[in-house]
Amino acid sequence: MYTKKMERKRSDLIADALESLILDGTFADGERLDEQQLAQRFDVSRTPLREAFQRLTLSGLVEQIPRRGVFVRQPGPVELLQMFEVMAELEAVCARLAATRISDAALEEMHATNDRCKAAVEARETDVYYRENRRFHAILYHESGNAFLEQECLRLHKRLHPFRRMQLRLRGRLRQSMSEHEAILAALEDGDGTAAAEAVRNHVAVQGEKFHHLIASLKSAAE
Amino acid sequence: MYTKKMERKRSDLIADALESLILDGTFADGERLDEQQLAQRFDVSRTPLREAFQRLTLSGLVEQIPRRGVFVRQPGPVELLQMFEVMAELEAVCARLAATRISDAALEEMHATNDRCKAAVEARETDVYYRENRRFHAILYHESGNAFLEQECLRLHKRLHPFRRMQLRLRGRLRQSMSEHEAILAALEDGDGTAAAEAVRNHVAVQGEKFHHLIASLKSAAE
DNA sequence: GGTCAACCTTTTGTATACAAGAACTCTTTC
DNA sequence: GAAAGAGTTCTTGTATACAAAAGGTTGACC
Repeated sequence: MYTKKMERKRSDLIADALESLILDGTFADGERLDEQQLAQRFDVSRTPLREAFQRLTLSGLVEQIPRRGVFVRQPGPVELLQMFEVMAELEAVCARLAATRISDAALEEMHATNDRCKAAVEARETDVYYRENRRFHAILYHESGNAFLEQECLRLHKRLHPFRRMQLRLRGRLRQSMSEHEAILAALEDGDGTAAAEAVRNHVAVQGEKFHHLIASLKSAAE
Repeated sequence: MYTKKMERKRSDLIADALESLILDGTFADGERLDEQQLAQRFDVSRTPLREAFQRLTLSGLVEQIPRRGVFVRQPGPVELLQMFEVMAELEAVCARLAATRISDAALEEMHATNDRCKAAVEARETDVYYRENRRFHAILYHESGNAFLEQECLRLHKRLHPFRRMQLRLRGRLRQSMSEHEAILAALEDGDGTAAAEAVRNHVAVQGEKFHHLIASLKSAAE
C-alpha cells in the first residue's frame, strides 16, 4: 500500500474540491458545470479541470455528455436505497470472511474503536463519531483478507458518507447503531461467519431503511 | 438507460483500444506507456491520450504515478482470485434477489440463452459462447431489480473477462459450466433464494479455483 | 578510483490557441 | 402568427506551446 506522500497534481486537488461541492449539495442535480467559470474560480486553465471532470465521471458523481458538457448527477432515493443494499451485502461478505480470519489484535482494535465511538456519541462529538465509525468499518473490510473487496467497500462507503450523515437527525439511531456494532463484534469473536454476516447486513440495511423513512417524512413535510 | 448512440470522442476510442491492448497482454506488467510514442501511433496529440490514461487509471488497468508516468498494472494471481471471490459474492446476491423478483419472461430468456450457449459449446464456437454466457449473467444481474448492483456486476464481469478466457484450455470445464447454469435456473424457478445464491456462488467461485490450478500448472511447467 | 554535484535531457503537467459542433437568435416564408 | 432555416455565438474537443520536475550523464573533487 502506498502511504508515501507524493505531491498531488492540481487536477486531483480540484477533483476533490468539486467532489465536496457536489456532495455538499452546492451543485443541484442536473446542473451543468461550466468549465470556464470554474477555471476562473480555481484560477487554473481548463486542462486540469477537464481531468478532474473525468475523475468525477468515473466516480459517478457527474455525467459527461459528449459535445454538451458535464452535469451533476445526484442519486435519487431509489438509487440510494440500492446503493445501501449493495453496501450491506458487501459488508456482510467482509464479516463472513473476517469471522474466521480476524486477528486478536484487530478484534481488540475494533473494541477500542467502538468504545471511542460510543464516547463520541454521548459527548455529541459528531466529527469524532464519524472518524471512529469509519475506522470500525475499515478494520472489518481489511480483516476480510481480501484486498480487492476492501477497496471496493471503502469506495462505496466513501460515496455513501454524505447520505449516512442525514441519519444524525433521527433520535436514538446512533445509540442503536452502537449496540449493533457490539452484536457484530460478538459474532466475530465467536468465529460465527453466518451470524456476523447477518449482524452486519442488518446494521447497514437499517441505515437504508432509516434513510427511506427520512426521505418520506421530508417529502410529506414539504407538501 | 441511455442507449442513444452519441458520437464518442477520440479519447474514448483510444481508451478502448489501449484497454484491449493491455488485456490482450500486449503490454507487460509494469511497462510504462509512452505518451509521445502512443500519440504518434494513434495519430493524435497527447491530450486525448492523457484523457484515456485517466479512464484506464480509474478502471485499475494502469497506475499513474505523478511526474513519473503511467504503468500497466496487471493483476497478479492473488489479486485475481480475490476479484473472482468478490464476483462470486456479488452474483450470489443477484441470484438471491432475483429468485423472488424474476419475471417469467426473463426466466424463459435465460433458458433460451443457455440453450444457445450449450449449442455453441458443442459446436466449439467460442465467440458465440462468450456472447451468450455473458448474456446469461447479464440477465441475472438485471433481474436482481437493483440497477446499481447490476452496474457493478457488469463492470467487474467485463474486467474479469480476459482471465475467464483462460478456462477454455481446461478440458470439460465448459460442459460442467453449462450444468451449473441449469442448477441456477432450477433454483430460480423454485424461487429459492438461498439455493440460487449457493449455486451461483459455486459456479463463479469454481472459475477462480480453476484459474488457480491453471496458474499453478503454468508455473510448474515454466520451471 | 569512487562519490557527489551540477547540468542537460527527457517527460509530465499546465496554459493557450485553434477547430468543430451545438444551441440560440433572427429572419424569412407559408 | 408560427415554423423552419441560415447565420452567429458559445462551448467542447484537440493540438501545440511552455514550464517544471525527475533522471541520467558528465565532470570535478576527495
